[in-house]
Amino acid sequence: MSFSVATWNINSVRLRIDLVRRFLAEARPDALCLQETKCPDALFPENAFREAGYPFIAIAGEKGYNGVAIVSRRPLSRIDRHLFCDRGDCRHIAAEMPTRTGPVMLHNFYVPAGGDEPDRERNWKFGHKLDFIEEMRRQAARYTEPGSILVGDLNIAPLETDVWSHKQLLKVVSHTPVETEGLLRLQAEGGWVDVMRRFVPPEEKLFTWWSYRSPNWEASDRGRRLDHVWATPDLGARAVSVKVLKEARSWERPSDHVPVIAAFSEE
DNA sequence: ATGACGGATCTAATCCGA
Repeated sequence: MSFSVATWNINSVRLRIDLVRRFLAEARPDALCLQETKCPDALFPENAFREAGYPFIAIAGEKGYNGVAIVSRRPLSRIDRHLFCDRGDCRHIAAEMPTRTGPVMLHNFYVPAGGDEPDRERNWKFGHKLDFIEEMRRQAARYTEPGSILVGDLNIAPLETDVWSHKQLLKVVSHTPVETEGLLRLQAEGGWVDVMRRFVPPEEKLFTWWSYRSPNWEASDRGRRLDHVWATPDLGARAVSVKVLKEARSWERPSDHVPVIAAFSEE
């Protein structure tokens, strides 16, 4: 017996609700964490999720931008939102889900993209991103109680093999040293297990995002690993599989991110 | 060589993503 958790930056949950339906029908994760829903709570397509067998829903959405959601086949409790950088944008939601080995706390994050220029003096968005990561690190105690899973679009590709060209991306937002070092520090200090890298060794390239701007994205394969699944050590030791659903990037009118599904033993 | 695209919005031109 195992339970599974998926994460997917959907880039508009309403526009792509049919893709979400397809994914849920095929992958059947116990919980799906969505980012960039771009949907106010009152307009969230709850019926579609209920019909798909995901009646337990936690949402934090706003009009046009950002937005996170957790939909689940299992009851959700202790639903909680944390605000970052004294802003009201919707970039975090948490909920507890039961498993046979005890409750699991899911934290779903959408870290700011950070804009174009990797310089906080000239680009406030980059400063916002660094401050967000720093606030996650400072508040680690809120996320790292045993039985926790942290997923989401962290918008940073920390390892050299998390991008198509380490050298060419060192000055590109998402892979600059100040970002990758910040994220790895947060990961190390929190004692997090990088669950994806337990199954795909760090020597191998691994991506979850391919730009819309590349017409031949599959052939050129200039991707990045921006989406992550982390677990506290107790759950990290229970991880049994990870799948990056690359084929979803070829679906009709796709998101530029693909789903990641992680399964954990609950024996 | 990142941006050649794509989404949302005060439906038209602009902001945003990464």
